[in-house]
Amino acid sequence: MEQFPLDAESKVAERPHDHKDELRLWLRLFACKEVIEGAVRRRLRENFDVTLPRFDLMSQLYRAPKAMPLGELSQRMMVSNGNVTGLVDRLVEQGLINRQPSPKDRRAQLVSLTAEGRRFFRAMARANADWIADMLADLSSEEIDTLMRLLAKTKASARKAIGNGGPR
Amino acid sequence: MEQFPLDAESKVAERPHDHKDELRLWLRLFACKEVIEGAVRRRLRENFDVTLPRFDLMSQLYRAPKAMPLGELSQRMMVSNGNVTGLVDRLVEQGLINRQPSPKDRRAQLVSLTAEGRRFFRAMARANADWIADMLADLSSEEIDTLMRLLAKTKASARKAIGNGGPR
DNA sequence: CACAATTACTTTAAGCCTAAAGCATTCACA
DNA sequence: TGTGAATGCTTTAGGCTTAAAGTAATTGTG
Repeated sequence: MEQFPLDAESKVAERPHDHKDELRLWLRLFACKEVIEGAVRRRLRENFDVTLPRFDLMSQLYRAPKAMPLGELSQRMMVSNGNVTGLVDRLVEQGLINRQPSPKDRRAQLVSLTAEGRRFFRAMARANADWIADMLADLSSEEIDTLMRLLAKTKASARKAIGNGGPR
Repeated sequence: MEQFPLDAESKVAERPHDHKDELRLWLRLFACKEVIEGAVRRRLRENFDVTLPRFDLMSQLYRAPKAMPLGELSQRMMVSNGNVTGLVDRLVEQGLINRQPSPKDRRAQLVSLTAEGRRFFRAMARANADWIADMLADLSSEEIDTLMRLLAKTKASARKAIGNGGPR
């Protein structure tokens, strides 16, 4: 109960560097993400023989109106350029995406989904949405809203502390 | 505006498998974790020249009353045995942990922090708690409580859907 | 135009991670 | 007691990831 200043004072005095609650929140957030992500990875592998990074890459291409240079892909996925090079290599080899030289810039490569890649991605995305909805089924829509809001605030707080303005 | 049944009906009719809110929540949870984890990894590397998995392993040993067999370590860290073998190799090489044959079982290896490992871990843990508290500073304690509760519920819901009873 | 800086991408070295196979050792039990 | 199953760990093959260095093409500027 908030109305006793002495409580708050003694709390601070007793535990000047107590960050337990924040630490516990971080650990719980992490654990929560581990459970869901682990299930998603396993199911993508078992049902589609695909990894999460490849799914993520295909997802970026699926949502894009045009073929995309590798640099833009690595920015959107928030991973390094070298990482994308390897992922693209493997997806091309699987026949799920195309790699073509850019007509404008001889340094650049444009990538896009093949017809099979689009079909395949649609099936995976549908299944993925079902899995997630299933895993979050016990949350009411109010709880989902509250979580959305508080997680947005959490992310903003962290970004501010890190000195990272935003996604840009 | 919620009061027009026709809207809701047509919405459902048009998009019978709409899981957008759940999907958005999952993506936000993931993004939130990425921001915090990225900062933690970078700072561990810059300030202590240590990776998150090594920090995590040392953390398990620090909290344990006794030297621990590798199998228990891999269970607690929720990673594979082979993974722990490599991490232990590297930490032994750094002089941060000890590896000794188990007196009871000639198959088993017991690991524990060295004196230097304990000192080093304490310094890292203090810094880590400060970083986390700093990143979550804009959340009130009520918001932290709410998040703790809703994330617990989220994890429980996911576990139930996966068919994973709990941490045990 | 020349050429320095920048940009787009690839390569390399090192670490993390898993599943699956392999090697001892220990256990259970006939 | 002998032996097949289980256990504890390591090894292997393959994929993801990064930072840093390298290559080729483009751009900006004098």
